[in-house]
Amino acid sequence: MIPQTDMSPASTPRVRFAPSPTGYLHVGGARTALFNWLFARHTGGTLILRIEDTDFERSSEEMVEGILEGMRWLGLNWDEGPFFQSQRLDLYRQTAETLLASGHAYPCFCTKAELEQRRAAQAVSAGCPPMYDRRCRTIDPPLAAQRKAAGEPFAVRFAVPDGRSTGFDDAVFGRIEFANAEIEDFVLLRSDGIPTYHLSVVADDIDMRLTHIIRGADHISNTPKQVLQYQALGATLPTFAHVPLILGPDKTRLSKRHGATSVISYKELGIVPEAFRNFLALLGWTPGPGHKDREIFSSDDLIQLFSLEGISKSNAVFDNDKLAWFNTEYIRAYDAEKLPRLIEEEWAKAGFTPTRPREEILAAIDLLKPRARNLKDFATIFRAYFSDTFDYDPAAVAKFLSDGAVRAFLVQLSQRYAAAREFTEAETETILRAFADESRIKAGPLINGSRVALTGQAVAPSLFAVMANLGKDRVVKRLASSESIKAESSKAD
RNA sequence: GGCGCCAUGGUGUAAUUGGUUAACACGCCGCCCUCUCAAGGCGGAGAGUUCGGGUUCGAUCCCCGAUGGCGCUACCA
Repeated sequence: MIPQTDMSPASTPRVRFAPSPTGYLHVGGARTALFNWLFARHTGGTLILRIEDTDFERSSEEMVEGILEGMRWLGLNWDEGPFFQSQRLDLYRQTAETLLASGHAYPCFCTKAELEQRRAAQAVSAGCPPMYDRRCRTIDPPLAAQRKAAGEPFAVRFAVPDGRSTGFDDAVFGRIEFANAEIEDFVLLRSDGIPTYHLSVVADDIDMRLTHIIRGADHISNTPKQVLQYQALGATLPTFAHVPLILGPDKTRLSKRHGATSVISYKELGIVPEAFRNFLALLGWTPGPGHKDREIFSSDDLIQLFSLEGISKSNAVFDNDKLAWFNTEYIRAYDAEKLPRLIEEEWAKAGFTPTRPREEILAAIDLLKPRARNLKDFATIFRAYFSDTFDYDPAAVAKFLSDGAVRAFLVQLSQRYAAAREFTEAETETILRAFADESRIKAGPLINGSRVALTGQAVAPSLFAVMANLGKDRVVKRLASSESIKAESSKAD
């Protein structure tokens, strides 16, 4: 079952991302996927997507779809697959047969209940590791055959060789070794004929001719079990590269407790995929010399610079603030081509279509993007720039429009603007300041009040730039209706 | 408990693979600009490299130990 007919040059790396669909694509998995993708693209190798769904209890189709969605959002395309382990059961059974036939594995008739009982007893008696006692390993083959024939259910266990130790050279951690005495005779095939992870990974990794296994460091302890199988099967060992884990702010393993851990939830938060990718790439990896002081890397940069050597050994803490920073950097760097496309999705989700001419919309986006923290801002706090139906932030109204006199002045001001010939940034400012002088009031309150009346927000770009963008008609109309703005009401116009 | 791995400011990482005033970014603090700030500009604090021993003329870097954190310890993956 080990295909030796590899037509492709041995030098072409083949890697895989092998999530198990027992949950959504979480950030740790996403980074593993990213590293595999970067490695494949950097080396011109092949990325395979394999769904490890041999745990029928916990796997589901929605989770598979969720994982694919996350991959697509991050722009991580794969070359082969997705393959489903649930559809490759024959391969695993045959591999188990091979191991059985060569004496590297044996049938185990112990029931799950018995094992649990013994484990509990062991735990009580001493602090020794609860390992399988190998009692079925010594059953005479004829007797075993007889029991099998009698229909007694059995699992297949790997016979871990005595003596020595088993190790491997990890591309990240270096040489790692385990004493064989510490490795238990693990189950390859459950009594229902379904393989365990230990068997299916190895059978597939060999069958798919993988050259590099890039995965989370939580698999380090499993690796010797896999190395043993490669040896028993006479297969050549791939290069293992274990990637340190991502921890939450409290330095415990990232989990739901830490809030958003699903990749898709970041999309929903208005994070742009490139920012997320950039952020993830720098979590546990650094580009080589000459790029130490750089933070922003395009996908092409990352692909070009990526190497296994740059992966660090220690766990990294997920820092939301830094992700937020990457996001603002990307948003403000996007050109008038890309950003609007992303924003349109947000508008669609928010359920409205901007009515203004395209050039004005682009100009507004340009004006706003230095202040945007995420894509959603364009559909929420920036809504007044794209729609005549928008909310007034109650706090902003309370702060700058609570004074009735100011409102009255704004209405008067609207008349000045109605008479304006030009509507440039400079001209709108001249008009306002002249009006303030004549009215013997300070420009500040007028400016702040206008801002709220025009945008519904206390925070915005320079007021006159906003006016120039909004245009005369809108400015006049919104200022004129200043009197009717109510803090608690939400709609204008 | 056993086994394995890791350890540089709050966070992510650097430091010609033993010689640096230990660097950069995020965050934080302050100041400036100003019509607002979640914008921009400028500056600052913050680690003597977890701790203790070695080796060395000299250790962030090499060795040993301790401590701490994380992972694994299933007929889960």
